[in-house]
Amino acid sequence: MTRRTPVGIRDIGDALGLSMMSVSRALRGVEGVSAGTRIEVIQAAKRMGYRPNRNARSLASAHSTLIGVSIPSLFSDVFPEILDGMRATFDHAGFDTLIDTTHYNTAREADWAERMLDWNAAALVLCGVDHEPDLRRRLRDLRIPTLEFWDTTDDPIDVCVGIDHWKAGADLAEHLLACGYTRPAFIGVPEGRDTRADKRLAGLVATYASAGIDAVDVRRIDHRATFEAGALATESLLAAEGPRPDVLAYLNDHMAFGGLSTCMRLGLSIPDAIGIAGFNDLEINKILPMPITTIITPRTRMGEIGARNIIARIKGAVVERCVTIPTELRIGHTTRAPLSSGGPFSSN
Amino acid sequence: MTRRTPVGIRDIGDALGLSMMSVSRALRGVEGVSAGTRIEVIQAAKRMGYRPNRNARSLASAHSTLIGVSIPSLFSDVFPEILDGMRATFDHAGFDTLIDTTHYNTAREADWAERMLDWNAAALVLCGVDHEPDLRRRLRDLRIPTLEFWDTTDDPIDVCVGIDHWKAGADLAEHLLACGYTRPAFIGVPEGRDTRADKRLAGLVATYASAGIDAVDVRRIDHRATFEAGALATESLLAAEGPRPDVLAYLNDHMAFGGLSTCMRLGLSIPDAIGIAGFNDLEINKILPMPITTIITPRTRMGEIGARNIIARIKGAVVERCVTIPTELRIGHTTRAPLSSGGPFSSN
DNA sequence: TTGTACGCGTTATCAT
DNA sequence: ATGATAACGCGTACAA
Repeated sequence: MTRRTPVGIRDIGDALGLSMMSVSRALRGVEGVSAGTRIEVIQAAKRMGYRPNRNARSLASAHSTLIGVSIPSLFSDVFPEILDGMRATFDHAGFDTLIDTTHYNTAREADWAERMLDWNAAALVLCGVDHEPDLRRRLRDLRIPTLEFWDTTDDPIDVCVGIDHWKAGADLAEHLLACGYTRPAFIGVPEGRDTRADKRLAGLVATYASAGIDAVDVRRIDHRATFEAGALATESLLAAEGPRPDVLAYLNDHMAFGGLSTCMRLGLSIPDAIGIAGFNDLEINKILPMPITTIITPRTRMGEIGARNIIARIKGAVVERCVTIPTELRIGHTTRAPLSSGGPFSSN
Repeated sequence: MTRRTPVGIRDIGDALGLSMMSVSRALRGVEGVSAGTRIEVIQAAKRMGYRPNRNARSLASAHSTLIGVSIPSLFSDVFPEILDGMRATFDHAGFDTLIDTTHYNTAREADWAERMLDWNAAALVLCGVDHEPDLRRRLRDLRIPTLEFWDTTDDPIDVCVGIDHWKAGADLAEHLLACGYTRPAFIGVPEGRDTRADKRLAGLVATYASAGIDAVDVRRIDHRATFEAGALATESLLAAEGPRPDVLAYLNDHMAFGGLSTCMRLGLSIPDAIGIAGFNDLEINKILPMPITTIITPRTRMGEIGARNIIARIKGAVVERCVTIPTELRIGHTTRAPLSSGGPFSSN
């Protein structure tokens, strides 16, 4: 087998009449070499085209610069944005990103995590806080730095950064109630697939329930959460028997836009006959003639904070175990103007 | 330092009274062990919770199961789809994906590629065929399996799979000419950033030129190729002095939808007063009330074919050096009906 | 500040 | 079919 590392630390040492250790120290930037030899070594390394063998490093030191990042899917705008926020920080700090897409399958996630451990990964980044119990235990026992992101919990595996999905759902419900919508529907994917969306739904249901409204029409479509999924689910919902919902809350803005298109095509008056709400405030919402009422989620910032914290953990620093970033309601044109908090007789 | 691999090949051998080599052979599934010992070893490995140390493996064998994949950006629908197509195949074959996002910076790409070599990567996957000359040379010299995707060339570093962007631009121009549009504009990002888009523009310009039309109004916006970028660029274009273009060709469907929104907001009649064309046939196009005329690109399939071929290369097989996948024009409602090929007097 | 001895966990090579 | 020995390239621990 032809080696791809023709020049190693030994060669530099030989060329300079130094021991391998001096070279190693100089190259890694650690204490224990005079400034002079360090410069000499670095120059020689450059001249000779030295490249470190990362596998050998990792084997010898039981450390590595590999960080494994697992996300459910690359098709969603939200995970790419979070990932991008992380990667900028990882790159800067010299870490490489080993990626996985789980497609919302926790067993696959667990298998992949083991592979990452086989690589001696410096840290693991997982989406959400719902994982295989075995994986949770194992990562804890191993004490490997682990970041859970997007969701939050009081008891993360190690550290976490995310938003409160239940509260986001509740906040949205509050707004819809204030707008006078009394027959809500939620359109999402099958239960258990996207547990964060399930939590938002739970927050919405609870809030409506505490206002005396127990009927939330839940529609689930077995499809990626796309524009098309939103359109299809909405068609089926509107074609169904029984009382029509007066407001449709979607799993995300893309599904919401699909639903919006369907409603407009059917000639439904928005937001009067029917309201529409999304989630995430995705980029498309900037250019829609009728911006969708949604919840703004801080995705890039979440990635940056998460990356910063997990790197601190790798270096052994103590960091805040759990960071919950607030979300914000964005009122668009797809929901009616809220009734004034002064009551229905206000002139607002 | 606490080791994360409490049980190694040696331990299994000790437990079974076998040498490390027999264990290694059994576990790797190579020849040289009796069926009986193999089963015994595999069971013992499972029972004892053996996990291979991948760095040690890679160091000893000068092979690894790491594949480095570099893409310009995660925000685009097209790269995630290609990547997803690849990953499915990689996963299945037992390869791990080390990812990079270049943000269209070839120098960063080259640096990252070196790091991948430091990891002893089994293969490199790069976007497009325009790279730092040094990187090209080096990968060739090293004979490391390399896949270039999305674009094509007669002379790839190693193997490539992609589409002919120049021809795609030309095909679109043919259609727009057939529709009777004579004052085309192209809306994209700064020249050199997205070299594939530059090639499509070149194909469009050449085709219009061969029809005697030399004026193509090119607008570039320094922004990610998003809905918003399309909207902003279109606003500025339509506000400009001089004759207004009668058809707008965009870098992709997202920018096109942004432009479409702007045109509709300004009350322009589409497709008569002004035509709109995109690129890629992205998912959003399925649900638009007015589907955008675009070019369908085979993204998932490209990823799968590319992954299959690069794995074959890793295994030493000979594969087609260059696969060019055809694209297809999708005629939407944002361009006028083409004049019949029979000429202007036809009753078509 | 510099150097020596050894180990990291596995695979290649050559023997039996 | 199985085993002994020697790398793989580097870092840790300790000595000088």
